Amino acid sequence: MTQHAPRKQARQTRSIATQTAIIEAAAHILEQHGAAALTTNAAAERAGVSIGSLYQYFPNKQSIIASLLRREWASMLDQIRTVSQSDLPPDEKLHRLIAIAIDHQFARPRLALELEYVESSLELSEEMQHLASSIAGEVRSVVRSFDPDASPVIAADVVSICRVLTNDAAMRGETDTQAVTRRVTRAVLGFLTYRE
Amino acid sequence: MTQHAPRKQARQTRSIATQTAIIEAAAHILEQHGAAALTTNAAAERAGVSIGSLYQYFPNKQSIIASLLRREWASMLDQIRTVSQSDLPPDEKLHRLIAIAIDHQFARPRLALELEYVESSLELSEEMQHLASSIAGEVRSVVRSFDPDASPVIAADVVSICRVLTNDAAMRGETDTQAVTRRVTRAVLGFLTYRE
DNA sequence: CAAGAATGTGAGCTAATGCTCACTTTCGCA
DNA sequence: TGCGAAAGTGAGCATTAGCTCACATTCTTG
Repeated sequence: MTQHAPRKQARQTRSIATQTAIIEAAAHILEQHGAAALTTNAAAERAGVSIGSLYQYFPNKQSIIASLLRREWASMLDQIRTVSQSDLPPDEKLHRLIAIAIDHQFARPRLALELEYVESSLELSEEMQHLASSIAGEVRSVVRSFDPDASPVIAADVVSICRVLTNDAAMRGETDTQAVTRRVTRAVLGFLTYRE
Repeated sequence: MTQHAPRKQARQTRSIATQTAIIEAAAHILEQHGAAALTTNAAAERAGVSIGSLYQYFPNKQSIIASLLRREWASMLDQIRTVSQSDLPPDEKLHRLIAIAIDHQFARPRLALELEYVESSLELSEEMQHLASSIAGEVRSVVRSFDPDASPVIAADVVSICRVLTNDAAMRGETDTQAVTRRVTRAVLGFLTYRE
């Protein structure tokens, strides 16, 4: 039977490998050549697979990117939850959150950068929106534990501040994670503790 | 004579009007329909001009965007210089800089947003790089007048913080400029004055 | 007014890219 | 071992968008 929709489930290990190869190929292209170079044909070729196969696992290009994003977000949410649900003191929680963000960005800086760029041209599925708001919720709870008066907007601002500073550092080619951590911490704590 | 390169100079008022119309058309499309909708054909049509004419004034699509950016940056540099070269007290200078950034963003929020997005897929001409570094330089000088120990990176961070918070607010549809100004000020001053 | 310069036109070329589909190969199982 | 299902193939279609060029129109100047 000819399939017009992507196959629902990979049943043989072979097909799972193909799927993984395509996702990793997409990541590799983003990392090495940027968002403009990420075409479906390129991803298939890099994965060592035909375009036909690619479209058996992904209904369209967006869904490949979404898979990548889901992978990243899921891992972040996981780490953030661990911190958020711990009984560490609030300021230590904040520090850990910052560390998570920075580690994440510096693990594969270019990939993180391009992924963020590409994200804006993507309409998120319900599942992805749920993931995003879960992350936002956990961050909000950590920020609130630090400053009970903080509004949701403040928490969002903290995330944004964290993100740009880290992005900029990565883009500049900074490798001294310590220095970046110091600046981000200063920005976040400065923002949250500023009075008058 | 058929021109293969864009005409150097517009000599008749008619041609100047055409040029302006094209730039404003591009701005309008970015504002109303986003970066994806900004095609050269669309810009020409919206300007009430043929694509042929468009290509007599702009060698390629990038150059249209560059013109728009130059217009924005030049006006910003102008305002920033006025503040930077005044003899206001340092903290007042900082406040004015923040106000300039916010006013700029909120004058045409969507345009500013899309322009920033589109900017990343643009390699800047020498002239544009010069403009950018002039702006950076002025900001650095204001930040230094406020805190002589601030490194160039710190000044860049200030700009970035200012930018994201304002962007996010615009994207969220916030219209209360006062509230945004308050948060941005808090973030910037918090960052610059944070101790320990 | 003539003539050339300046300005304007738009059909259509080219290249890129997302994606389809008719078909082949490989796998697992009775 | 043979057969149906799963997995894989790739030429090529459809669309889109940047851009060209041979030509038409309008302006300006001596």
